[in-house]
Amino acid sequence: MDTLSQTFQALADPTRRAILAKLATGARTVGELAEPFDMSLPAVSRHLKVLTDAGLIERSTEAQWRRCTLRGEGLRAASDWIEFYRRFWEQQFDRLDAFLKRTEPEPTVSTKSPKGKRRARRNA
Amino acid sequence: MDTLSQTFQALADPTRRAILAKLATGARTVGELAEPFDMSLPAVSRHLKVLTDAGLIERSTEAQWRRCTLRGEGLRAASDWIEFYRRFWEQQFDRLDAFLKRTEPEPTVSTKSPKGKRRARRNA
DNA sequence: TTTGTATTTAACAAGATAGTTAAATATGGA
DNA sequence: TCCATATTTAACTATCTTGTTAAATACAAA
Repeated sequence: MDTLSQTFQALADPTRRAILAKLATGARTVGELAEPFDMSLPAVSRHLKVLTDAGLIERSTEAQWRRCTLRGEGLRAASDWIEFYRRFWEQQFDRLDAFLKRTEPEPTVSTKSPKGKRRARRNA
Repeated sequence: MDTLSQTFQALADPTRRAILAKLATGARTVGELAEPFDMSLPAVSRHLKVLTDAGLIERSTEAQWRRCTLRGEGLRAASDWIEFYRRFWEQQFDRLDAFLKRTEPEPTVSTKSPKGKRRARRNA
């Protein structure tokens, strides 16, 4: 699977996002991460594997514990991808905005138009 | 499924991302969108359903065609989520940066340290 | 109303996902 | 060495995903 798909796939699960949220406050062991969930340890362990494979967390061994750390860099590609579209839709709003300003320069509502469909009006 | 999971899930497929990419250049009919893919029309139709359910595209009917439009607003929540972590990891870099500046104030490489592990050094 | 084009729905199969419990592995300490 | 703790792997199951083909639906035009 390509990297981007893998990242988005990893993020498409609330348990995994909760794990990342927890890790944003500092490194944690598997047991600590599993504690709040109503789910077996092996299940959490596999979620951690998914996150590791996606490059979103790193794990280091300390005695019998595996310490998990958030690896923000793993979000880079996904962030870039989504930002491209964010720009796109903001641009759309700008265009719409400009269009509405051109089309309806006066904020006064015209009631004269005979028959035709109602003109778009801004909500915000 | 929660909204965020649904959005990320929708983005976790290269075909669907390609469809969004195409739509970023303008509205398209189902047939137009399906054309470049080596995949049956029903398959594409279902991808479009996933994107629609996730609020990432809108569809309007024009004669026998269904026109699809990108709906950037649907990415808002996902974008916000990911941006939070982007800030987090950039902050981490800042901290690392500050740490390295404190630890190694002189850019001169010290070759005197006896034995100890090599000190971290910046790459960028 | 018949026909052709555009698209969706139904029914199905293969493979992925996410959970379970039980067993295996790794490490520290008595 | 033997035991307790931490975590992963194995084996299994239920459900979801994604693709296929065939049939159904929607609309325009002849």
